[in-house]
Amino acid sequence: MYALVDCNNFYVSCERAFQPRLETRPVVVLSNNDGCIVSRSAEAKALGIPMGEPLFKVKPLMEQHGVVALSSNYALYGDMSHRVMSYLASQAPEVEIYSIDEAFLSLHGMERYHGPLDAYARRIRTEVKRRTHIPTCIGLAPTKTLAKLANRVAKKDPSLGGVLLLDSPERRQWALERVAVEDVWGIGRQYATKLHEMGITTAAGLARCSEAVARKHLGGVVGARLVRELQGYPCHKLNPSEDGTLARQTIACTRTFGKPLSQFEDILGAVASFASRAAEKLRRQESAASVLTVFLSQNRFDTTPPPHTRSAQVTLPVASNDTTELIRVARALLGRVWQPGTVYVKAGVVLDGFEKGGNEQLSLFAPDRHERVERLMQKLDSLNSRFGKGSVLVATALGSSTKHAGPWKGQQQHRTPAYTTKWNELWEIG
DNA sequence: TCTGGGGTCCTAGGACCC
DNA sequence: TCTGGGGTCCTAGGACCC
Repeated sequence: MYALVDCNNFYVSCERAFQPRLETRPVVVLSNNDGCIVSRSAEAKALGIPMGEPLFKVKPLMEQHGVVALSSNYALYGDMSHRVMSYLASQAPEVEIYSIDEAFLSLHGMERYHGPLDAYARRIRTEVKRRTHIPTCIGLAPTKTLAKLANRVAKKDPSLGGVLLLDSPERRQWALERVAVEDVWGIGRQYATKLHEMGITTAAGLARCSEAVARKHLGGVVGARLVRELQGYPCHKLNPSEDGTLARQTIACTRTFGKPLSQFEDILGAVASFASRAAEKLRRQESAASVLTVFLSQNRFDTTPPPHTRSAQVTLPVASNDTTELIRVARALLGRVWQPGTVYVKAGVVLDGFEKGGNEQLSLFAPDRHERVERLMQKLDSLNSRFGKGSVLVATALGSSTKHAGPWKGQQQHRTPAYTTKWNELWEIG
């Protein structure tokens, strides 16, 4: 049996954990640059504020109802996530951290130790709430897809008390009939449209599909597995996350600029900063990257069809996680995609082709340099973790401007303090 | 005026090899 | 000159997820 634990309105719940006065008010959290709505309290949902909506479109509605808008604060959310995940990891033999606010637990055979699994899930839910103030819902089922579905039903139906266990064909059928096909895990906009045209509108209808139909219309083997999972046959194994962290196969740092830019030096400031942050993430998971991509985008809302994003990629002879080297390579790639006189709104650095470990191979050729780089990077990471992200930056990452803030940096007008992670922003009690 | 930032997996097609 | 069946690796693009 799998359990899917999903935090309700996670970012809003994190903010509420430190600001009880938000508890009774409609609250939303905004994306980078305060651009879009990325998390909503139940009250905000009830007002009809859609997920992902640009702020400027719903601003009048929000002002009318006194909705509190907060800039996103990922240091806080990451730390709260870690607390939730650490507790969950202590409650099941295997945990897969699926996203910042969701985890799959493997509970196979756990009845022996904990009794009925729905009661156990209720205890977990209560304890997460007590420890972190984060509300959750839990779905339990024989497959991951059904656990997701059970979670969704639990979230929508308050009478279930936040937990739903699907342990019989009757309960499974009951749940399948209550979920619209577009709300099934793995059914997005394209597939939903196609299924509706075929007259399939519920999860139950999808579960009755033949394998051939699933293969033909839902992306081949992916669709076939999806339908099997709805029928109760597991096709997706749990991928345990070791020591509470998730090792990525790709690391990207991309950002829309605070304002459109065209000068090479300005954009280089952004790209160098992204490369630097990507390298930090890389070292945190003890990887080195052998493929680096830099891309530049023009405004996709300006013309139809949208202008192309130009990218350049290089495969390094030796995988690296050295900030200075990755910045050097990123700069060269930027030179290949940047065109004078073009206005850009967004850039990104993507790392790929990971190898375990770091820079060992470098040491074969230049042992001294390797050790120096390693020590420097460790120092950099520890300073940044002590004094807050971005305290120590490699010179290029500061950009050409003499001002501390590069011209690419965006707005965060509604940001709350990093209550749990920055020394100068610690929560004051009383 | 203002429109997020991450990720995953799969498939098809081309280049190249034996 | 024509004939064949495997393979691998890489890239681009599409669909999905939170």
